[in-house]
Amino acid sequence: MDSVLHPFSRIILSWYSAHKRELPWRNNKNPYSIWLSEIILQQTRIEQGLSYYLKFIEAFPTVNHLAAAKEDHVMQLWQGLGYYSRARNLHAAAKMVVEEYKGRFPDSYDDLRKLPGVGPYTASAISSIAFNLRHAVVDGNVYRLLSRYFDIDTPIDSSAGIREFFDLANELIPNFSPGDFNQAMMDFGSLVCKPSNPICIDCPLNAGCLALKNETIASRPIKRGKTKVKKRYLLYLIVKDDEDHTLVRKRGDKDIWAGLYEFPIIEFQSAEEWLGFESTDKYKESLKVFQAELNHLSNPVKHILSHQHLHVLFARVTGNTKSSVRDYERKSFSDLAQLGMPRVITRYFEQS
DNA sequence: AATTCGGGGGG
DNA sequence: CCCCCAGAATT
Repeated sequence: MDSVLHPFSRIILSWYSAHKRELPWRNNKNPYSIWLSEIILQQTRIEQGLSYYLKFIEAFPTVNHLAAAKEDHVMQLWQGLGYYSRARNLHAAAKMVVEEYKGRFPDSYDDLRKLPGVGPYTASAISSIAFNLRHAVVDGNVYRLLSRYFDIDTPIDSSAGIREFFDLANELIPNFSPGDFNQAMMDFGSLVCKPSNPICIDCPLNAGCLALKNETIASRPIKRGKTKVKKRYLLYLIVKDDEDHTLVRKRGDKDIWAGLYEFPIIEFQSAEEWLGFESTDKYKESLKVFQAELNHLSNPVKHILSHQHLHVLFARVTGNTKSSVRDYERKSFSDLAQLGMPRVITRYFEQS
């Protein structure tokens, strides 16, 4: 059916059979574990996601376990991994698989695509690896590998580029073992055709690599990019009462850290206002609300996100948590470990 | 078509 | 300091 296998595809598959990495989700073709690994690995290195995968498989061996879990439990296990909408979508998708597909994963690209958090990449990965369907994945590795081998200068973050690389990958993918081909592309991109210092000298594709021939390796792939970063100035009030309890609140959907818990927070509009917080009305008002007084102030902390640079102060205040404040939950400090909290907060406690 | 969503690692 | 990472959803 598919005419001749492109030399590129033949070499990639051959390389993979000799060099594929042993990874826990490659032990079987269970769509649940494939799906879980793919969600965790979105924009995430394998070394960073691996321990999370193992935690989740242990806590939730099947999609039924995951669907039955409390959202706070899912968020707590996801704590520290970032892009927290993945965790909420993961949970929602598990419920959908249980309720709409009776606990059996959908086995077509289109139905997989309907699951929250499953986009073109993830639907291709699951359908090819678990169900042997011919859908090519196009992730960062594939963009880099194809843009170099074929020396393509179309920006990968343009709609023309997305289309071009999608079409190319779907021409190259064989009818047999499409899942192996997809994983081969990614392993090869991460181990050989690396972003910096690719191993061209020993690369089995070097004879046909056009970017190597044209000396454009270092400038492939082309990206328009440019992310502008916003600075934000924050103060957390860590209230502590005479029974060692505190107040936390679950963050809403419209901002960073959706679904995570945090202490009462005050945001300032400038560095000056932030550093002089003690004379601001919003700070004084908050002290009144929590019937609190300042006990200890942390050093300023800088916390870097992709699109925001956060400047954070932690104020330990002694106050009253019993007269319940709207939207806040009263917790003992030892119970905070059960909640997912932003890394900047957990790190503060680790270091103090 | 652009922006926004984390956190860590490498050069 | 920059870029990148098994991308997706929203605006």
